[in-house]
Amino acid sequence: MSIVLYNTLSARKEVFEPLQPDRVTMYVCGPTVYNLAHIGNARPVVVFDVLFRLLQTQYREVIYARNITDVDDKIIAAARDSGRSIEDVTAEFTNKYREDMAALNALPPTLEPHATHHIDGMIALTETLLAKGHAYVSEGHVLFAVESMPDYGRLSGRSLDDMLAGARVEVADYKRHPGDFVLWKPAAAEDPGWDSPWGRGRPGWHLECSAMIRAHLGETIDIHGGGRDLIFPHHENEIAQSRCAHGGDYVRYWMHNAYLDIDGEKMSKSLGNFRTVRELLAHYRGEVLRFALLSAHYRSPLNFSTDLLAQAEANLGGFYTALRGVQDVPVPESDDIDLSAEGFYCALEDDLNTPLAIAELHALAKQLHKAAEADKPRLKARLLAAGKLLGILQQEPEAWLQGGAAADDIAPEAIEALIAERQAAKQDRDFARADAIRQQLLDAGVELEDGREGTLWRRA
RNA sequence: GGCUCGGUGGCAGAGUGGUUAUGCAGCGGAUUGCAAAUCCGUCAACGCCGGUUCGAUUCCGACCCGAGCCUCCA
Repeated sequence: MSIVLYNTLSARKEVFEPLQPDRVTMYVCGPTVYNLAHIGNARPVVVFDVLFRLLQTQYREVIYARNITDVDDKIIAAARDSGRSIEDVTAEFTNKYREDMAALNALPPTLEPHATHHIDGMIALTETLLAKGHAYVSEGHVLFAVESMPDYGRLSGRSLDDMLAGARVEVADYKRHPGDFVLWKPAAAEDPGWDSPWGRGRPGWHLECSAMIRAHLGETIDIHGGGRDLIFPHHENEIAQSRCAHGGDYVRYWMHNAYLDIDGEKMSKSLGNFRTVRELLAHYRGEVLRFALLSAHYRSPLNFSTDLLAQAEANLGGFYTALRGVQDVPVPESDDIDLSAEGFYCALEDDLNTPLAIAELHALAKQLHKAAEADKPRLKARLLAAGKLLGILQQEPEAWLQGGAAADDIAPEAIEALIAERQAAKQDRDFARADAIRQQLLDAGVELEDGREGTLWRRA
C-alpha cells in the first residue's frame, strides 16, 4: 500500500515517501485575488483536494498550504480601474474564491498564507541571495542571476542556451542575462510598497511562494503542485531562489495538472469562452462540476463542455440512484473498510487515476443493485467511502435526485399532489389520466418511478 | 526556432506485449397497465508507415496531426 506520484522533476512515476514518516507537507499555488476564479483555476484545487484526502488516509499529519497572492500588478490595475482600495479588492475576491472552492467540495487547506503577510521573509530571502552572490542590484531592482546556478532549468528541461535561442521578448537592459528574474522591484509612489534595503518596493512574483514555504513548511517540502504553465518560469524560479538560499532539495515531488479547454478551444477572454466557477454554479451543482473535473486524469487535457457536464450529471445520478435503493440500510463503521483492498483506492494511489477510480464506483454501484440484503450494508459503506475520498456522494440521495437545475420549475408539494392524484387514477384503472399526469410532470422536468412501496420522483 | 506532451470504439475516457476497461449513446431481451429504475445480452477502437517479436494498440524509428511552455496565465 503505497502512493505513486508522477514527479515532473524526474518525468516519471515515483513511490511517494515523505521526508518524515508520518507527516506530509504539501503546497499548491493559489489564486491571485483580482477577479473570480474560472473553471480552469478549479482544476488543481479539486485534484489536489483528492490528493489531500488520500494522503490523510495514510499519514497522521498532512499540512496542506495554499497561498493567496494579494500583491500583484493585476490587482493594482483592478483596484485602479474600479476606484477601490487594494484591500477592498483582495478581500472580496479572497472570500469569493473560498466560497466557490467550498461549493466544489474542496476542503479548506490547512494553511492559507497571504503574500502581504510575508514581506519580511521575502526581503530576508533576497538579502541571503545577494550575500551568497546569486543576486545583484541593478537600477533599483534586485535580480536573480540565473548563471550563478549550475543546474538552473532542470525542472522545465531547458538550458540557458535554449532560452537564449528561443527568446522572443525584448530583454530589459538592466538584466545581465536575459533569464534573470526580478526578486524585488521599485514601487511607484501611488502603488503599494514596502520599505527595503533597496528602497520602497514590492516583491517579484516568484518570491512569495519560496518565502511562505520556508516560513510555514520548512526548507524542504514533500509536494508542490500547480498548473502545467507554472513549471516555467514560476516553479523553476522558486527552485532557484530557495535552493540557492537554503541549499537542500526545496521540493521532493513536483506535480502539475494539465489545462482544460472549453468546447475544444483554449479558454481565453478574447474567445469569449471564459467560464467562471460562479457562473457555472448558477446552472450546475458544485458536485457536478467537481465530478466533471475528475472525469479525466489530471495530467491529461480535459475538454470542458456541456456534454461533459451532462455526463457528469448522469453518472452522479446513477450513483445516487443506487444509494437511494439502500437509503434505509444502516452503514457499518467506515473505519473497518480495508482501503488497500479496494479498487478505487488502488486507482487513486496510482498517481490519482480518478477515471479508473470512477469506473470502480460503477462496479460497486452495480454490485449494490444486485446484492443480497445481507451484503448491502458493506457495499453501501464501500461506495460511500469511495465517494468520500473523491469528495462526492455525501448528500442524501433523495435530496440530490430531487434537486438540480430544474428545481425552480415546480414545487415539491405540487409534485406530491399530482402523484397522489395519479395514484388515485391508477386505483380507478383510469390509465389515461395517470399517463396524462406523468406527461405533465415530465414536461416540468420531473420523472416518476413507480415502485413496490410507492412512487418516487426525480428531476430529469 | 528550442523544450515537452499527446493522438484509443458515435462521444467521454482508462489500460495492456497475447484474455471484457468503464460510463453515456445505440441495438435486442427481461421487468412494467404504460414508463422509469434495474438486470441480461449485443455492436464497436487503438493516427500513418516501417522495425523488433511466435505475437504490438502496448516496445523502437520515421512520418502526419494536435496541444502546452519559451519570463501575464491553473
